[in-house]
Amino acid sequence: MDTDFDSALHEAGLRATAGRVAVLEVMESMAHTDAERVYRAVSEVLPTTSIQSVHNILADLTTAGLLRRIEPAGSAALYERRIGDNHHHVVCTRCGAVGDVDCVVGEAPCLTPSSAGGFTVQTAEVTFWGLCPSCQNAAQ
Amino acid sequence: MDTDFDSALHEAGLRATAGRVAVLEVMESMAHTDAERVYRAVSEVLPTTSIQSVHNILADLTTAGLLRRIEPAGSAALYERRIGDNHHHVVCTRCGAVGDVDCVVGEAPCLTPSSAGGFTVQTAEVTFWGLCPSCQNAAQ
DNA sequence: GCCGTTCTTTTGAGTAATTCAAAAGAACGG
DNA sequence: CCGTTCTTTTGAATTACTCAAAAGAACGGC
Repeated sequence: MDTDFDSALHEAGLRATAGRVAVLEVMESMAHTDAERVYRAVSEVLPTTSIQSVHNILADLTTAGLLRRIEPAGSAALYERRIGDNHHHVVCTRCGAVGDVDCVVGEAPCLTPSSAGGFTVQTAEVTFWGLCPSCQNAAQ
Repeated sequence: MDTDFDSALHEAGLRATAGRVAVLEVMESMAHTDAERVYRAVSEVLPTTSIQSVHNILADLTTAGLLRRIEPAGSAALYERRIGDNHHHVVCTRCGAVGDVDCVVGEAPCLTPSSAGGFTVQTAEVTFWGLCPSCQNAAQ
């Protein structure tokens, strides 16, 4: 079953190593995870790995386009497997939980700045801030 | 001339200390600066200060609503004096330069997620990524 | 104007997340 | 199967920031 990941890695120009396959595997079942949690999950199947290797692998997979990296204010960097669509995120201001937002109403035109001071804009990133369901309950 | 800042601080429930006034002063002439640059500017007028104090002051002024803090991915936290409007930012992917974006075309409706997975959304933050004028030149 | 309470800053240490670098080890094309 | 090249390991370093205790400054009341 590693073959899927092997070929994905090869197509991205990367060698199919045990560490990379293991990271891709655990990312299948985790959304918006930081390096530490990936490291703990990978350690169970590949005990010789280190947190530095995981950082290295996550960086390689991100630049190869196999993962996406987000950095919400106040959190460590988070990685997600869902790529290719430019979806957005909701972050809980209380606990830091992250959810996906498929799209914003109005879509593309919204993401055009009215004036960007001479910058050429390539992408737009939207982060919504609010309370996740369980923090809504905790706050009554 | 400190009186403006003094009363602003008092109205925010903070004491008007030399450090806080100096930070507000230098922030007038700097947009999107990190703690280190604020520290260097404040040091010239208040040599006894420390980077920790500057961090502390910036945090106090931010929670008091006198400054706004942004954390673009890949940069240290940046502070800006422009508050009260919810404007957005353009960040240069090459050099990290930051510009203000007054508003996005389409405005309010754009900033409503189509579905937020049970999160209650309070604010939306938009970050545009692209190249600043001088990096456009550097890349020809 | 002085005083005491309370808020701030200073000083120094500590932390988290990440990066860097050199040497050992694994992939893969030939 | 072998050698080159890419990866991981190991260990140290860095950046940006937070924490905490003691010294110092603001400001309201007298």
